[in-house]
Amino acid sequence: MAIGVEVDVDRMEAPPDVVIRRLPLYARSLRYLLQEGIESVSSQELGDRINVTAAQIRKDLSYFGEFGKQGIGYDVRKLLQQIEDILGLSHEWPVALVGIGHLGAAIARYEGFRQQGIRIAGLFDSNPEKIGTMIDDMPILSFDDADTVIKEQGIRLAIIAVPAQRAQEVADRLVMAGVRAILSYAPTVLQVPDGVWVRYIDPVAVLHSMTYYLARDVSGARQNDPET
Amino acid sequence: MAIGVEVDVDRMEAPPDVVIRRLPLYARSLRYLLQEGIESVSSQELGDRINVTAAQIRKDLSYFGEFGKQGIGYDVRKLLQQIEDILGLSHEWPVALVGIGHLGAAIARYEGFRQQGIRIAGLFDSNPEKIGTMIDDMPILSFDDADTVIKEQGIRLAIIAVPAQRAQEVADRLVMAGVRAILSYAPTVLQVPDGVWVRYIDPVAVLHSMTYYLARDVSGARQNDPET
DNA sequence: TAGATTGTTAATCGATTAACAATC
DNA sequence: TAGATTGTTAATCGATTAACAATC
Repeated sequence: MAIGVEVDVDRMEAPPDVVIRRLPLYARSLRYLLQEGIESVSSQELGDRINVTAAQIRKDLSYFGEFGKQGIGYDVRKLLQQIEDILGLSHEWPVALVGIGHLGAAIARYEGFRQQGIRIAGLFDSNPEKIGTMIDDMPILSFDDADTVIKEQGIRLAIIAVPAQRAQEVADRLVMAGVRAILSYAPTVLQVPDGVWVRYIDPVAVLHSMTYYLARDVSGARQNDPET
Repeated sequence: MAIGVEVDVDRMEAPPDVVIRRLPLYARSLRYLLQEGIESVSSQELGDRINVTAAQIRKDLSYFGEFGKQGIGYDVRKLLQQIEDILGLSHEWPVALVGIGHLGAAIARYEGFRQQGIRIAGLFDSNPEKIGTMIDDMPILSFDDADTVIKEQGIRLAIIAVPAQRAQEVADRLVMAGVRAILSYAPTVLQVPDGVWVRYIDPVAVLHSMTYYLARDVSGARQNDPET
């Protein structure tokens, strides 16, 4: 160890994924606070709203910097801005949506995406009867054209709402085209190469995990965890 | 400590919630195996399919008993049956669905519920123009009647697909009527009394947690965790 | 029998919480 | 100033993994 030379790299530890998954919840709660005209909030107050401890919020934020003022708390507007920056929400993300059945159509029409930095940039299906028809003002395109559209628009995010048995094949083609993150509504675990993120929306599994407790009438701690 | 008296209660530890949330994934994978005609599986093979380690599967199952045979693995049919029993899926669960917009209607039509022990027992909305109309063969009822229907049918599970600003009020009334577990699609954290389970389906939050990595081009470990 | 795989224990790893000096 | 609340450290808690004796 070289004397007098402080090489304490102080390697900035990467935030755990569980922290990254909480940030959007913080951001959303801050948006609601702002709508209510509340401009300042303590970690305690924020935590009470989303059932998270104050310590956890402070610890989570500490991975990214110092955002509050002792004795005061956080400036809601500023903290929201900073979390959105961290999450990459300072610009819009174009998303490919594959599978325009009942669910896919509902997703396409959902207002909540556009407002939050997610822009549905293309609807794709393989059913010839659907191709060419419109959902609101967006045409349903052939999934065969997805590759081209994804490349042209530099799309890196996709939502899959196809039946389970088609999901893997769809994922493979999306990844080939350049997609690097997939939100899948299909009830099957996808196999993807390193460097591709996959997350799942799985209402049946969630319901089944609650029937476990209902069947036993168990009351417990993790009953209202915003992360689940 | 009384000598010679072994009061080692060996208190059966309650399985952690994270384990309960994995059981439905195991069950589903076993169903697929069965469809493929595979009758026997090792923890390793099962784990490979759903990106979970073999050790974790064995450890998880050990909370509930011994289901395998050394040197052989698990009987797919038997293990599935046992996990379904554990999850309370040996009978159907009637579910109240509140909020029949685009999303609610898609949920109502989803075939995957019925097949998996979830029976949509009532559709509720507050919009007079919708009340009385049909989704497939089910009438949309007034949310004012939810209390009666829930009590009459002994419904303890509900799905909320209403706008965020109405979700808390809907949850309050459902809980009053007897609901003890809620799956909420509304982008807001619900406050419920002890003894009530709440879980969330939150595609915007999930997408936002992935844009974090896309914005950085980070490749990492937790990229394809079936639990997320 | 030899090979495979379980169930379980102990070790490791990681996340949450508690506590408090710093400071607004 | 006194009171409040942050950011951070250390302690605690909990979950995952590795390893292996038991045994099919």
